[in-house]
Amino acid sequence: MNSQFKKGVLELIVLQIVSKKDMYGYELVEEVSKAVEVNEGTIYPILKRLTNEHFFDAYIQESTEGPPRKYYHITVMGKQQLIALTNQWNEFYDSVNQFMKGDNG
Amino acid sequence: MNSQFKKGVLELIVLQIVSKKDMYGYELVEEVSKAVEVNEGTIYPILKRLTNEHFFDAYIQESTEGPPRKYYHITVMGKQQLIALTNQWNEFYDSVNQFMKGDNG
DNA sequence: TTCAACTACTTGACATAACATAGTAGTAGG
DNA sequence: CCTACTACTATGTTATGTCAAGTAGTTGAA
Repeated sequence: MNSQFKKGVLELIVLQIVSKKDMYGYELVEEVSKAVEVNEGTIYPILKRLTNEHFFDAYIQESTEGPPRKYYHITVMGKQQLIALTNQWNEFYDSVNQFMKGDNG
Repeated sequence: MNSQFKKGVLELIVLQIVSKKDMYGYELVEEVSKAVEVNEGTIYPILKRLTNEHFFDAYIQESTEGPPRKYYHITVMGKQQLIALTNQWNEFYDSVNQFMKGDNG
């Protein structure tokens, strides 16, 4: 898997997943990894960034299976960001596809 | 346009375009820019990289409209790389799409 | 004849984001 | 008590795109 392709897209994926359901970091790592190889050192910084930018807010919840979990919840701003990023991603993909299909020139 | 999305993908686009027809840098900047905003400082380093990795070879040709042009031609290795990268890109897109459509979980 | 505009390539400082690795800590079970 | 699993944090490295500036050849008009 070309790790460059992931740049910016993991943020979109995380926004998308959390928009459906509050999630904690470790859970997200496993969820994303189902389709896109990714490690903790990548996901946690994304969560911190999205929280700093007020796209998520976070709350701690005790767990019976280990240390407390930090759950992330999408904000109104986060939902707007998800829509904006999704549109950008779709536009980008369409542009790339023009070249791949040879529609250009 | 989210500039992070472009990471790695511009290389694929450049490979694809040059695979159709020998091109010089300035021409590529204009060609790519039709669909994906990009500047010289991005394209020229990609051309240098792809040439160093033997995916392109380059030759100089005089121009009547300005300074000499450095044309790039795709090699056999370059064609293989184009196929490999294209497959990776398609797989990546499919994975991302699973999340976007909510197929996952 | 010189100056601007366009063509064409190069370079270097900077920003961003993913990766690798390691460290800290809580819980459970042998 | 030690290991495994869960869960989060921190740090240095690498790759690649952006911005800006510099060099240089050609053309055409003042």
